[in-house]
Amino acid sequence: MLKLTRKVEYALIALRHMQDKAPELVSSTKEIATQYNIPMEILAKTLQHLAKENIIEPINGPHGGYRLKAQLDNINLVEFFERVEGPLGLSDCFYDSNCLQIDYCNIRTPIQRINANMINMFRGMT
Amino acid sequence: MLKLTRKVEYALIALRHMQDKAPELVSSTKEIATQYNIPMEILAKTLQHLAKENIIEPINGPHGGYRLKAQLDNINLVEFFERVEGPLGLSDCFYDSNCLQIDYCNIRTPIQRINANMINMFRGMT
DNA sequence: ATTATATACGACAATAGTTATCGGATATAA
DNA sequence: TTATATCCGATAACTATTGTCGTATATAAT
Repeated sequence: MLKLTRKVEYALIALRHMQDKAPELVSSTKEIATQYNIPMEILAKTLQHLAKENIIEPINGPHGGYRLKAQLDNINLVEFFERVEGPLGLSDCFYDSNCLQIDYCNIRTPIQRINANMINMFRGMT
Repeated sequence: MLKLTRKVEYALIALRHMQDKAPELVSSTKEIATQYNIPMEILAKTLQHLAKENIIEPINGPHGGYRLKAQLDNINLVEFFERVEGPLGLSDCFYDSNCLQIDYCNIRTPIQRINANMINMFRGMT
């Protein structure tokens, strides 16, 4: 419960890796996958996704790879999580009301409060 | 990602339900299950678990059920989550170091910081 | 004693979400 | 032309969560 997915972890690893280089240098999927022991195909998809989100920039062809495009300091954790994994929330009922309990639920309001606190906290971190 | 499990939700619903009654009154599994549309067998297990954790007290036999045993205000959310679901953390690597990345991981420390913030936040809520 | 109603609990089945693999396409530097 | 890279849909495997079943035990009421 309350775990990050590997996809998010791989994305964070890759971004941090790029951030540790000079901004114009590129990092290939293979390079990152081998260095951090990540299955290459999965990392590839994750990076493609980050590219679509305009967080990194792809360079095709030999000696290609990716480099940072966005200023990472400007992306808070809520935004990042949602761009990688979709909507964020302790319960689905905040953005999708397909729940058997919803009509009688006695914990909706309290959980919403807890949820708001969590979101706020993540929003404060980049 | 970052969702509560149903088990936790069911537990919270049940506890809240009991809290809304006079403390000496009992609530049966069936009563709660029907009122909130929860599969009875699952709720039964959840309540048995809460009883083992000394959070509620079981009353056997006809007209039996459960009633609150612990003072809920004294149980913070971290404690509660862990008593229902086991160890809490954004990554497993904080309490179980079986991870392919662990030797080269470049995000362990930052995630640990984020994790600490989250835990602290939940610890402040009852 | 018997019956009805409740909890207790292990074993197992179904489901859903996550994680990983496969096959083939396109881009480009050398 | 070749080698190396990204791109991307389809699908398979895995895992954790969620739900079911069968049976045992406790106890109040009749």
